[in-house]
Amino acid sequence: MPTDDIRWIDDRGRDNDYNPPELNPRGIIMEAKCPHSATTVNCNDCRMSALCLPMALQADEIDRLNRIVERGRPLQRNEYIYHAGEPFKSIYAVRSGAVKGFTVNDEGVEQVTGFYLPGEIFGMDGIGHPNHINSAVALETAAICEIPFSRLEELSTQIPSLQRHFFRLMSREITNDQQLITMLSKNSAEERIATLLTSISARNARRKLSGSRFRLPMSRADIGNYMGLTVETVSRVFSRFQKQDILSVDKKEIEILDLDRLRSMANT
Amino acid sequence: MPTDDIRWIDDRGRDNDYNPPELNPRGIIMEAKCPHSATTVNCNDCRMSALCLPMALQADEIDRLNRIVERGRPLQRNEYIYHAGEPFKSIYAVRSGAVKGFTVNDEGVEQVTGFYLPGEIFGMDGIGHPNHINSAVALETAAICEIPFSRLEELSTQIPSLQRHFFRLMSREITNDQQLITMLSKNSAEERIATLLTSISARNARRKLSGSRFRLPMSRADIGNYMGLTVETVSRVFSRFQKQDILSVDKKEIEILDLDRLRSMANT
DNA sequence: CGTCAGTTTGAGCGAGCTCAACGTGAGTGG
DNA sequence: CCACTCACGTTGAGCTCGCTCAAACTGACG
Repeated sequence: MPTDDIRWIDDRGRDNDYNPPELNPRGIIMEAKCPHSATTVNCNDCRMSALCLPMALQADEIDRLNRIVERGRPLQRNEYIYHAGEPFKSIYAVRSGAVKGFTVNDEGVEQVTGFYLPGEIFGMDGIGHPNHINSAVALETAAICEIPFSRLEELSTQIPSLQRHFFRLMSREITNDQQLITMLSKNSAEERIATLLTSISARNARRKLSGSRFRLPMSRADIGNYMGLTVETVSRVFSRFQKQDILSVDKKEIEILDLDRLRSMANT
Repeated sequence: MPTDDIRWIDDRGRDNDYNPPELNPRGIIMEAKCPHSATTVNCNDCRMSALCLPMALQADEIDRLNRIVERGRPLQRNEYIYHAGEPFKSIYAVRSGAVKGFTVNDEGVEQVTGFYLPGEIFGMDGIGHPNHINSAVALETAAICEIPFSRLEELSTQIPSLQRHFFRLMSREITNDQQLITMLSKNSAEERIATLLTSISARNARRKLSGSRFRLPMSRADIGNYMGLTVETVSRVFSRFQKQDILSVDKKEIEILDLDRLRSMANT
């Protein structure tokens, strides 16, 4: 089993020409290149097409997919994409920003089930059920593509490679979850954090962003929740990694100084 | 979210007429009713048809499914159904006995990913990959139906309800795994064991077997591995439950004396 | 300037782990 | 038939990692 095909590493990617959004001196995202723009984008010219559903498709098929995709306005931090209990209608793709998936149990305790970065698909939890099981919120300003599931299902029966790709996505979700299960039952706090960081690093690299310097879109609390740790433990592990010159941490800005060491801790 | 739709409780079930195998005085399973018999069974008269893939199908469709199902000889304890790394060709259904699914990581450490009882489908981990990610072994003498995936995929494009049912199965696998993840990151040893026992109880009840008296097909080590606990902790929890008159334990024979209490511990 | 959410750091505790010894029953070979 | 082995399970003693509780810090925002 390839060890780097773990939960958060989706090797759907091929090369693409994604570049970080350009900022003007005041840090405001410029209109023309805004990665959250809703109206100008379709699947054909989307920067994520090589990572997303279109990667399985031919030009004319992408066009058919494109016609069923709905693109809403950009979402702000903490806006919901869907709530648990809502009727399940669609699955979603992240075009920009970051999304957190989570469940809330009867006692109101939250469990983070995944973080989704650009080019990744989420919302598949609802497929087997009338309503969504999970909820999903934007962790930061985000552009999301909505793909009505019934129409995708229909299209799948017509485009076998889409059906196959979709089976593959769901299966990958299963094996990913199982690898998280392994981690939660066997790995130490340091191993868990190391695994999360190498994962995010690899996913960024796949989007042609830096794999060694990036901004974590989620809070320490979310990380801890996801990895089965308390906030305090997450914070302590970050501090320890910094003392050991593995990381340089400044709030959410992370620089990986020793990726090899991080990888070898993550490897289990 | 319905709290009893958890990992191991597959509510695929409708009523069926399953009864325990009849034993002659020496405990040898009688030929005519042997639940492991390979040759005499097809999907139409299989006792598990109401729990298994056929539940989504009409009579003529079951017939078409039946024609692609392969039934081998019964497997003995510890025999593999498939090994990790083998080419992925089929998914499987348990007709009788019990199966353990697990991964082995680079260091040779095993992680149990699931237990499968009669009427349940396994092997879906391989779908997105050329080779199997997990391995699967029989925990006791077991009869297994093999369903070649490429033919099932083909049949799915022709029978929409089968495609939908199959999506549903995979999605359920995802939400089930996510509930296990929640348990592993938040629940105590007692809560975990309570959850496992109520699950097996419910699954037995669905097969019209006793939900209060049953034999665990797996070892303490397997339970511990699956639940992220050591053997010693599992054993101690069983002892504690027995002292509290929640269970009566005799090796693998379990009698649940206070299902309500067990359920309330499992509820999280 | 105060407030508030998020983060960091310290001190102490406890659930579950490790290590070790012993018990039990099924299988095997003499 | 017994003696032996071996896998599996139980129980005890002590330790440790991560949790809990508490306090203080930081930066964003009104």
